Amino acid sequence: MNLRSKRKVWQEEVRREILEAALSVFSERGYHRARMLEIAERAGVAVGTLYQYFPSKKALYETLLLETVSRIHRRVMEALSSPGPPREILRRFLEAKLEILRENEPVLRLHLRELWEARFRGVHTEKIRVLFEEYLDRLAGVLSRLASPLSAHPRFYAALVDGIIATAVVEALEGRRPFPEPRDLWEILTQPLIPRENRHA
Amino acid sequence: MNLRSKRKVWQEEVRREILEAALSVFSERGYHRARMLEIAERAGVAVGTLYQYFPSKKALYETLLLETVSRIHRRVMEALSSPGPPREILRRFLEAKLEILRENEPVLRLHLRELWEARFRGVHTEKIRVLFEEYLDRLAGVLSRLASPLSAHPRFYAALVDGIIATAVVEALEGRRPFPEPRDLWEILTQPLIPRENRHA
Amino acid sequence: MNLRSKRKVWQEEVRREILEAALSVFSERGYHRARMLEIAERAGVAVGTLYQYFPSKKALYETLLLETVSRIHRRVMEALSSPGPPREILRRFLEAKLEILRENEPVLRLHLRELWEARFRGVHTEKIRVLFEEYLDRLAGVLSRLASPLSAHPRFYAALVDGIIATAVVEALEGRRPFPEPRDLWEILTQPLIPRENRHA
Amino acid sequence: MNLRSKRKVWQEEVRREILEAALSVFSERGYHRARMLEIAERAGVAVGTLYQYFPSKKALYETLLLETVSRIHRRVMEALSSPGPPREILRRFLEAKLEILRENEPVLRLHLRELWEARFRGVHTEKIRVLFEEYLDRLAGVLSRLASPLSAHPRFYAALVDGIIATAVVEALEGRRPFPEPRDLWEILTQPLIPRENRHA
DNA sequence: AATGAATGAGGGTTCATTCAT
DNA sequence: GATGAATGAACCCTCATTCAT
Repeated sequence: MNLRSKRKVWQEEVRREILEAALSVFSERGYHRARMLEIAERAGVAVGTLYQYFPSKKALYETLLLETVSRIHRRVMEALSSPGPPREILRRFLEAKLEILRENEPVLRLHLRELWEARFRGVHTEKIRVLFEEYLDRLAGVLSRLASPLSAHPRFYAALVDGIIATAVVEALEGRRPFPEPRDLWEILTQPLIPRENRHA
Repeated sequence: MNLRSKRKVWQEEVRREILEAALSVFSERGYHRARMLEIAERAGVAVGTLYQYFPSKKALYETLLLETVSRIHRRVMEALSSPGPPREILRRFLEAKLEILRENEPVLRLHLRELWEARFRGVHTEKIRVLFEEYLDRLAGVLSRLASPLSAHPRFYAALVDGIIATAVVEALEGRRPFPEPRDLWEILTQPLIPRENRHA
Repeated sequence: MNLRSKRKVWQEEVRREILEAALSVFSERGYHRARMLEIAERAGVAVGTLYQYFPSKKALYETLLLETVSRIHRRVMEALSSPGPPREILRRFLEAKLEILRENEPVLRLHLRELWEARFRGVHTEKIRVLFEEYLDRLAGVLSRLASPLSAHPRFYAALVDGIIATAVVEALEGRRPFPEPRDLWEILTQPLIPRENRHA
Repeated sequence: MNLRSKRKVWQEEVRREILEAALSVFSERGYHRARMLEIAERAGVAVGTLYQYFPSKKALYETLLLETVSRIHRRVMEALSSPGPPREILRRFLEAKLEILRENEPVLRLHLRELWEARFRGVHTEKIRVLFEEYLDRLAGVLSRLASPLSAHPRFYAALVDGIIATAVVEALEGRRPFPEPRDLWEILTQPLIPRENRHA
């Protein structure tokens, strides 16, 4: 391997290191409380190096967010695009989403925190909103292929399904409950949250 | 009314003014992007005056949050504590929660934004967490008095119910849907999000 | 005098102090080598205070330049606009220009340094260029009322006259010569720099 | 040609390339706004290479300035040292100076910009000042061999003559006038800028 | 000798907080 | 008590210089 190639490989490694450090700092502190110096220290580089790889704090943040979200997005979209009856697809989607969220906590924290912020039209989140919309639309598509009554507002139901998943995961994040299993969430999603009146009770 | 009383009334008015201004600024910009100067301007006072009423930005924020959340909390807890069968209580709870959230948007934005943040153990939110837990516990209590199968994890189900409400409201905030009606949410909560298989299909 | 008036007076004083400090620092070091901290120290205020009065280093610089140049400009334009035969006007102009340049050295240094830079289309100098052009045009107007042969290119001659004055003053700045007297410059301007051939020599 | 010689030739070429790039960048941006990276890019080398040839930005700048100025200096001194009557020498001097300044604009811009700065005892310019003084002294020598009244302060008149040339050239640089011809400047230098009174007017 | 990624001191700017009036 | 100008710590970013390859 020649010098140029080595350098490229090395650079890719440093970039990775920086993004990881940024992930840990941003997910712990949030955007405004995160300091570039701390990211640099955790990445084991000097501040200046950060700026060799990313033109600004904002750009670093956006890149990180986009890469992280995209990774999750790809997995989830894949599951949602798989062939089969809608119920099967939904099961696979649940599995994929929970698996990738469980994989590591910083990503999860950032993901949840920022997707929520994204809904308030934050400044950093244009592209992320697009991905999020795309995901909800796809999910809505699958839901609409189910039997009624979801067909009425599939996009809305998609948002609610996502909300349920997010809530369940957050509960786990706080240590109050174990990380949700796909089968448990499936149960929750296929039963009323509030049971119907027992008619002849 | 004597001088001392008048003064007190006046002070209360200024305090109110400041909190309102703070609400509008914080809900628009979030904690870090909010500037004390802007709050002062919107309140029609000088910056120094803010510090006569609140010892710091953080304290102002916490007070605001706590007052806002408490107000919502009181209404919701009232509904949850009312007598009657659990289904009735839940209906009243839904109505109360939606009504107060609809009342004004800044409170809503702040509420959603910050309650979510609160789950990530933000620095400003110890007392709010306590209220939130209290609310979820109370809600769980009502849910547990329903027929099974909720009785298994009522606290968890309470969180999920709250998550559904929050999600629905956020969808409305973004202008994608009308503000949710209690009856619609009731429908959603009492039916499976994903309909069960048609048995003999 | 009430509080508000006192404050205004005080502010004007601080502003003056800052501009003076800025003048001394900028004239000693030039724009890029000048540090805001040093300006603040010389003005006897904190860095933050500079930003209460001027939004940025650049703005401070431009204001300083513009105020300084305007002051000189006003005096010189006044002399150039006075009534009388052109030769009288030119004498008065010479006196005014030399007097104001002699008044204090920092202004002079800044003036010369920056007017020269202005000719290279510096970034800070749009308004100054306008003043400079206005001045040269006025001077050209006076020159054109003289007997030929200046009438050919009065604007060019105006530039040359200004160049002569600037050169003479700079020589003095360097301590090589005393500050030029109006009468000496008048001599220089009304005689050839290189004497004509003695015809019958 | 052996290896060592070839290397030397190559190095000389690189050095030349760097100085040319530096000339273009410095003359466009001025010392402080010029970046080493841009010089390297224009020279077609890496930043590190600059430091193989010049120990610092300052040194590169000084070398560039000195080489550029020296080149002009040599030509002008040659003309000033040529034999003949002073008027002839001055004509040749004018021709030489204008020709070399016209040759390329970057040199000209740098020359004017920096020689002016040099007068303010800039940090980069000790050696250049020496050359400048030498040139003015030589010019003064020629002027002093003319008939009176220049003999009184020939060094001062030399500075004024140089100032006139500089002013005329700058006017051309700005595109307001064509580049001055030697004969035109000669006219200007041998006539009063402000014509004497018509005696019997 | 050439490379170019890494370095980190330095400087501009912000804004919560203070305090003299 | 109210004011708002002053403060200065904190933080982002630049870029000349270094040095391992």
